[in-house]
Amino acid sequence: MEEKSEYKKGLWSAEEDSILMEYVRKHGKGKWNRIPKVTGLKRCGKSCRLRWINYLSPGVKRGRFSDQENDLIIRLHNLLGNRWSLIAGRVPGRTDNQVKNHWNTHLSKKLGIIKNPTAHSSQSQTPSKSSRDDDNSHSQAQDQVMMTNTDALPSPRDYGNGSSSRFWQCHNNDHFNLHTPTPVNVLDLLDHDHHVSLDFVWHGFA
DNA sequence: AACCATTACAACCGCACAACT
DNA sequence: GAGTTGTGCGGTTGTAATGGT
Repeated sequence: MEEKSEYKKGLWSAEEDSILMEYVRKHGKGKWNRIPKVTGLKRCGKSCRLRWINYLSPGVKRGRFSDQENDLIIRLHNLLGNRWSLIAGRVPGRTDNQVKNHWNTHLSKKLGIIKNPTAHSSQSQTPSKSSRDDDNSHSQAQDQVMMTNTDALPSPRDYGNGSSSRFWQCHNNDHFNLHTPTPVNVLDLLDHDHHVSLDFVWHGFA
C-alpha cells in the first residue's frame, strides 16, 4: 500500500508541527491518512495521529511527573496492569505514551520490577512479539506488589490481545466503569476494597 | 575538553478491532 | 459476508540530553 520511502521518519521539525497543527485547526482530528495528501506533509497518518496525541494536543501536560501522579500511576498499574491507555485516562494531561515511558524508565526501576529477567542488558530484550502472549505475566517482583484483589479480575489478555481493553472495559463496566464520562473513582475502590498500601513502595522514593 | 555510559523521551512497528463500503 | 480503511493499543527502538570519568 504505502510506498517504502514516501514518508519521512524520525523526529518532527517545528515546521512539520505547525503544518499538522494547522490541519487539525482547520479540519479537526481524525482522517489522519488524509493529512499527507491535503498538506503535503511527508508523514504517514499514523505518525501524524501519534504526534498530535502525544505532543501537540493542547491538553497534554509536559514536564516532570509529580509525586501524586507517580502514586496514582503505581496504584492504577497495580489494578490494571499494562493497560496504559486506561491508566493515562485517569492521569489528567498525560498520554498513554508518557505514562508508559515514565513507568518503564522511572517507576519500574524504583519498584525493582525487572522486565525480562533473562535478558539482563538494559536495551536488548528479545524483540519477539511473543511477549504479547505473556506480557501480563508479571515478574515476581511485581507480583509482590500485586497485593490486590485484581487476581480475581479477568486478565485483559484472556480475551485476546491488542485492543482487548475495549472488551475488557465492557466486561468490567459493572465493576469499575472505567471509561464512562462520570467514572467511579478508581482510587476509592483501591483504598476501600483493595487495601493497597503503597507505604512499602514509597519508602526510598524522592 | 573529550569520550563513554546512562537516562529520558519521542517515535515507529505490528497487531487487533470497529466502522464503512 | 468479504474486503478495506481508520483508529487505538502496547511493545520496542532510536536518539538527544545529561552525567561521570
